[in-house]
Amino acid sequence: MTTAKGMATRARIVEAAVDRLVVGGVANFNVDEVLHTTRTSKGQLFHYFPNGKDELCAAATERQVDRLLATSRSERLDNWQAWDRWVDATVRRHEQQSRDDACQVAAMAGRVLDTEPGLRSLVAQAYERWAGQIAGDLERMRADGLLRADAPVDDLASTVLAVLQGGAVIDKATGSHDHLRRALHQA
Amino acid sequence: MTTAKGMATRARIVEAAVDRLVVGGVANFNVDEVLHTTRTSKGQLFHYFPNGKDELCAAATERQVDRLLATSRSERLDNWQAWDRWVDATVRRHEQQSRDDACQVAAMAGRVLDTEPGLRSLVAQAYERWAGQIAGDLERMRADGLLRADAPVDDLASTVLAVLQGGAVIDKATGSHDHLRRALHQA
DNA sequence: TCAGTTCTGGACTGTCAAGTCCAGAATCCT
DNA sequence: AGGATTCTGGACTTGACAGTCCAGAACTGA
Repeated sequence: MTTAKGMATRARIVEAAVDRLVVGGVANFNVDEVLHTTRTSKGQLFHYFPNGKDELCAAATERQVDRLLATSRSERLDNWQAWDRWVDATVRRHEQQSRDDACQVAAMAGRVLDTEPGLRSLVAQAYERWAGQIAGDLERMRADGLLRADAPVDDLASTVLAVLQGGAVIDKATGSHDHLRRALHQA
Repeated sequence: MTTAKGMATRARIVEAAVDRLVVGGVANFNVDEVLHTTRTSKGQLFHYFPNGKDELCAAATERQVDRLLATSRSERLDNWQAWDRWVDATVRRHEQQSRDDACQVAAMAGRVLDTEPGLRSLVAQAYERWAGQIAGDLERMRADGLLRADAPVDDLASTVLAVLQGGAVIDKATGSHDHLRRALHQA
């Protein structure tokens, strides 16, 4: 049984945890920092998350996955113009945030995957759903005759996703990689 | 001035460090463990690496990058049969090592990138060289007429690399993803 | 051989972060 | 109002791990 105030506090903590998690991953994630930025205390942390750090991380990951899927669902990539726009936007976003975690899913994935298997399945689920979305869009394009009738929609979706993730990783080490995504268009 | 014995000890430490680093990344990397598995002591670590952990990590990363580039250079992917074989081998390798770090570069990258910018540039260099190798192979294929004359070799190389990296990340969360690489072949 | 150098072991210190505990404030319910 | 419940703050304990220090063993070269 928790009051409205309690819920709010809990939410504040989770929110701050997501931020820290996206930036530094589980490894560089420290509870005190979250507590400090939210101006809460140890007591509260363990009040809302009896299992401490682990439980908080799980909650934060879940929250983040939900958030990401919600935003990615907002775009409909069912025609070439939309794709072009999306590619441009993505590349631009990557350029802006330059070194720092252009793709948040990739960021999460790379960092979370080393730890709890529980979190791992959350991330897996996110990928599957995302791939499903893309495949759905491509399916529609095929129905509209924008794609060859024998186009392997699922494979293409996987490829898009992989390029996106891989590109994010490589970007992080190198510089800009527009060509990565341009190469996709020939599929 | 170091003796042969000293060199050997140093090498042993670096070698063990690479193993730990590949498995757990800088974050989960702990010096005592390396010392224990190599049956060496604090004294030796700081004898050979006056700057401690950081210096050891740098040395280990460098070592690993060298190793990886050396092995990847051994394969010549300049015809479709070779590609097919390579894809099969890669997928099989991923399946075997299943959850555990199929692609070691990806593993390194994901984990090392969060830390020292010095290490980052090492990884970047590894990527660039690798991409260069692939592009070279493709170039040869184009010259042999196996690829269309107007094929954007560099873009393709980047794509292959990105798919490989992204696939590794996604694999780690999910299951097998053969189609990823198969989709590549249509380029 | 033996003085000088390099190598090795391990006890010790300092720091940082996770988790515990409990007293007191705020809030809820009747 | 007032007892029960929930929320909050922060001191304290514990543990892990990086890094220090130095004594003594092993090796080198003359």
